[in-house]
Amino acid sequence: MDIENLVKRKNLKLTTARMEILEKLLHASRPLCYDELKNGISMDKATFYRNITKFEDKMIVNSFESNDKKRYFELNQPLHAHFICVICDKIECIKEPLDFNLKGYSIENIILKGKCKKCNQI
Amino acid sequence: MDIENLVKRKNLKLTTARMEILEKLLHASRPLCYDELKNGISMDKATFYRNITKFEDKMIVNSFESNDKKRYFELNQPLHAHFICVICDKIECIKEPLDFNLKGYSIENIILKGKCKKCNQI
DNA sequence: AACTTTAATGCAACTTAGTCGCATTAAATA
DNA sequence: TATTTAATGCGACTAAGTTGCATTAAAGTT
Ligand SMILES: [Mn+2]
Ligand SMILES: [Mn+2]
Ligand SMILES: [Zn+2]
Ligand SMILES: [Zn+2]
Repeated sequence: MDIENLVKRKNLKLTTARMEILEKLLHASRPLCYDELKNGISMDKATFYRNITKFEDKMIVNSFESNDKKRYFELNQPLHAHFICVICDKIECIKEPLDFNLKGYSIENIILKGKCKKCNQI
Repeated sequence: MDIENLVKRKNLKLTTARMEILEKLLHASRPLCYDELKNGISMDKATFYRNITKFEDKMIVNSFESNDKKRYFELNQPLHAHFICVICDKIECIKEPLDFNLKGYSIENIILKGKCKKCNQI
């Protein structure tokens, strides 16, 4: 995936701040929050949130809130659920397709909370 | 359901603050946040949150976070999903049983976000 | 390459849901 | 009624996220 085109196609200026955020998200295997993303990137907190909000508006990124009251971000992908463990707070992307047949609704985000495989068998 | 017994069975003191919170939740048809619950009840914010946390520990109440970054509370009930509309912010309890077979996980909370029936057809 | 326009940035101040310490009060038990 | 212990109110605090504003940098134009 080409970050440069991703940004320009949406009529956003290509800044180093934006490159840094998207580069990190591209190489992540799970959603990340500001605290995790800020390490090694240089921009101000306000800049980060303004950019991430713009990414969400332009459908480049999506997010959800976790147990710790922080927002977690990932590059937009086909809809899949996120599992948040109430014991160890780990966040997992769930690959298995879960189909809810809720007629009339359109679903954009699925969050499941509970005990993950590891914590469940303790 | 008898609130008095609900509280005493969990070895909690029966205070008017606790009665008021639980009475309101008992008569609600959807989860409520502090702002909604505080109307007509007299206790301090700190007291409210300390009580609601205790109720959660004792499995009398469960909660989740909505779009507006507030926690929403309801009396503990058989597991069911909550749908949060990203357009109108309405929160609905989903009656339809959604069964997905995520082996190994135990699921305690299901949150779906998207467009509700009404907002979806606009 | 310099010039212009416009959007992006940094900084500091702010907002707000929720938390905490501590002195006071009320519930349970004897 | 007296004693114990948990619950309450109050004010100060925390921390994620937001906003206003002056400055800077990206993209387009000459
Ligand atoms: Mn994911
Ligand atoms: Mn419900
Ligand atoms: Zn876990
Ligand atoms: Zn709606």
